[in-house]
This record gives sequence, C-alpha cells and structure tokens, in this order.
Amino acid sequence: MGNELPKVGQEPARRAALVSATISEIGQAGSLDVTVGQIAKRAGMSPALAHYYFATKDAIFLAAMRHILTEFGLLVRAGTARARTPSERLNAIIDASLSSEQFADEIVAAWLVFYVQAQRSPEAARLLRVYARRLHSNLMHSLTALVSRSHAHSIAEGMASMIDGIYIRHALQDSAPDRPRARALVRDYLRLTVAEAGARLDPTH
Amino acid sequence: MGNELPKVGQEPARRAALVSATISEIGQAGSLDVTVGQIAKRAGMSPALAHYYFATKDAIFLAAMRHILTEFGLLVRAGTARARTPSERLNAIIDASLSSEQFADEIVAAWLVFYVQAQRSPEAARLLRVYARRLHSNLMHSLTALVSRSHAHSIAEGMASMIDGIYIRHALQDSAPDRPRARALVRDYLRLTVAEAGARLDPTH
DNA sequence: TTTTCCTGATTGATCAGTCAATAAAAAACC
DNA sequence: GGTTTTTTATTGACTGATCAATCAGGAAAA
Repeated sequence: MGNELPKVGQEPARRAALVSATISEIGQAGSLDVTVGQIAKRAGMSPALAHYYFATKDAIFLAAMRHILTEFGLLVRAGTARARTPSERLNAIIDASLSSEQFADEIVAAWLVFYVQAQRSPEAARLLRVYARRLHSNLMHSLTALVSRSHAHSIAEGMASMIDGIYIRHALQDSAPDRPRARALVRDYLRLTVAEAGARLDPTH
Repeated sequence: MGNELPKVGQEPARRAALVSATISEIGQAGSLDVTVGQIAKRAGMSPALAHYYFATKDAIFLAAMRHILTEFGLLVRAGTARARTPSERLNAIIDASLSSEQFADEIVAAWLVFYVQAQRSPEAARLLRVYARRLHSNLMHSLTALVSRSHAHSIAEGMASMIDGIYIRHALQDSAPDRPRARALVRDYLRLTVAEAGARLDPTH
C-alpha cells in the first residue's frame, strides 16, 4: 500500500507552536485549566486547527510534557558528556536539574502541574516514572563508583527528593532557595553522605 | 445588633462532613476536578445544601486545606511538647511531617493538589506560606541551639525541601521511599549537616 | 411565626470536539 | 503544458455535555 505522502510541511511547525503555547499557558495559569482556545490563540491558529493536529486536549498536554522531559534529558546528557570523573558527573546532573532553563517559572509551574496530572493520567504517570527512573539510574551509575550499592541507593533517593522539593518550593515563590543556594544545598548533601559512607576513591571498578 | 441566633446545630457537622468528603474526593480523583455534586453526595447531602453552607466551591477547597494544615499543626505541637532537647524536638518535627496520617495517600494527593492551587489562588498561597514559614521557624528555633544562624538557615531549607520532595515522590507512588526510610533519610541529613557545622552541644543558650 | 435546614428544578456559561466548506498546493492524468 | 483530482491546511459555526450557582418552595424546630 501507501507510498510516502507528500508533505507541505506545516505540521511540525504547528505542533511545536502548540506545545510551546501549552507550556506558556499552563505556566501562566498555574494549572491545567487552560482551554484549547487559549492555547490555539497563543499559537496563532484557530481551536479547530489545534484539534486537527492533536486528537484531544490530553494529547496536547502529553506532547508538552514529553517536550519538557526531552529537553531535560538533553541537558543532562550535554552536561555529563563533558564530565570525566564520577564526582564531576554527579555535579553535572545536579547542575542540569537546577539549570536556569529548568528553573524558569513557566517550566517549574508546568512540572508541578504535570505531577498532579500524573495522578490521573496513566500515560503522564508513565512519562514521569521514566524521568524518575533515569535520574535514579544516572545517579546510581556514578555513586556506585564511590560508595556501596545500598549507600548509593539512599543517597540517590535523598538527592532526588531534595531536588524535587526545591522545585515545589520554588513554584511557591516565597522562601525558596535561589539557584546557587539550591545547588550548594544538594552538593553539600552529596559530599557529606558520600564522605560518611566511606569514600573508596579507587577507580578499580 | 443581632442577638445570638438560635442554632439547631447541624452546621458544624455538615461543614465537617463536606471538608472530609472534599479531601477524599480530591485524593481519589488526584485533582481539583471534582464537582460540588460529587462532594455533596459523599457527604450525604444535596449539592444545593453544600452551597448553603459554603458560598462557592473555592470556599470548600480552602476549608479543606485549612483543615489539613490545622491537623498538621496539631501533630507537630503534640510531638514537640514531649521533646526535651533541641535534638528531640527536631526529630519530633520530622516524625510529624512524615507521620502515617500525613502519609495517607489521600492526604498526600490533596497536598499536591493544593500546591498547584496555590499558584492561582492567593488565599491558598497564603495558607501554604503560613505552613512553610511555621515549619521553617520551628526548625530554626531548635537548630540555632545547635549551630550558627546561617548554618541553621541552610539546614532548615534542606530539610524542608527534602520532606516536600519525599511527598511529591510518594504521590507518584513508584520509587518513593517508604515511611521509615524517609525518616532515616531526613534524620541522616540533619545529623550530618549539624555535625559538620560544628556542633556545640552546650546548653548555655 | 421566625429561623434554620433542606431539596428538586432551573439557568447560564463554558468548552471539547465535530463538521461542512474553502483554498491552495501537489500529483496524476491526458 | 494544461486540466483534473487528491491531499493538506484552515476556519467559522455548531452541538452536546457538564456544572457552579440560584431560587422558589417546603418542613421541622424554637
């Protein structure tokens, strides 16, 4: 059956515009209570066209979430690629997690909203689990070079919790640590826990 | 003007029922997308009656949030009342924050939803700030007995972030530390940071 | 007989999603 | 090369459903 379809090629641009508009609208509204109309308007098209490219509103949200997750993944990979030692790699992960891009108000608000959405939408939950699992395994990879497996597990949990907590407090504006402070907080935690777990710095493994 | 109104006295019970039903519904739905109808049904009354006791749906949500915050406050006070040393008090605060009551799925889901709600509703934001501020000042009160003010500030921020992060991860079910593990995580953080800050255990102050 | 308590029915708004219609580009046909 | 047909892109108008909030009315208590 089908040959390749001829494409006029508006589709990718339109989809990207919708995804970006969705993140902005969610960030501004601070909730999922944004209408397809609002999103479409910000993306410069009619609501009907938004439905032409995405079957349902939920599909738009998921695409936006996937976009944020992908961007984050790229950021982490870019950072860790330069790192030479486990320690450097861990710091790179922290820095990526707390990068200015991820710390933008709009993005933080969107994350928070997606966390809530994950309680309802199985697909959203799946995406968030992929993120959590990848972060955990990234941390584990570097940590097990420094401490025992069970210690590494605890430390990874602590770091991830702290990072997520910093985000949620940032979303709430008040009393949240700023970026450099947040970084220092997580780095200190990493340093102290690794030190206590008895660093074996041998690169045997 | 008015004399005391004669009360048949259904009001407190009905309000309490609505608040409790709201938390359950939000917890179960995992979002604020619950209708007054659902809440009223679970509370055993007609939607119209719910509106008789609460002017708007938002007022119901805020009452539910206030309830959760109040319960949490009571839990903390009960725990810290028994504590004799700063260290004991800090552990009591951790335990209260991660108590089984607060860790109930329903309550965790409600918290998460309220966090999101705070991005829109100024009153919700205010309530959450009161909670954050009280937690911070409670922690500071005990921490300053052990370490310098600036160290205390950092440690309090780290603890609060970690606790909030544990919650958000718990709401997501997967890969979240269970209660004892969560407690150990925060206690370890407290112990290590206080030790590093140079514990002066003298009870002079 | 005034006040509290309670409900069924209704209203008014808001929206997600659909549809019919149109235009323009690309492909197919002659 | 010119005409017809298909495909993609786009919209305004509509529909169907959902719900918050209101209201008019009624019963029991004080």
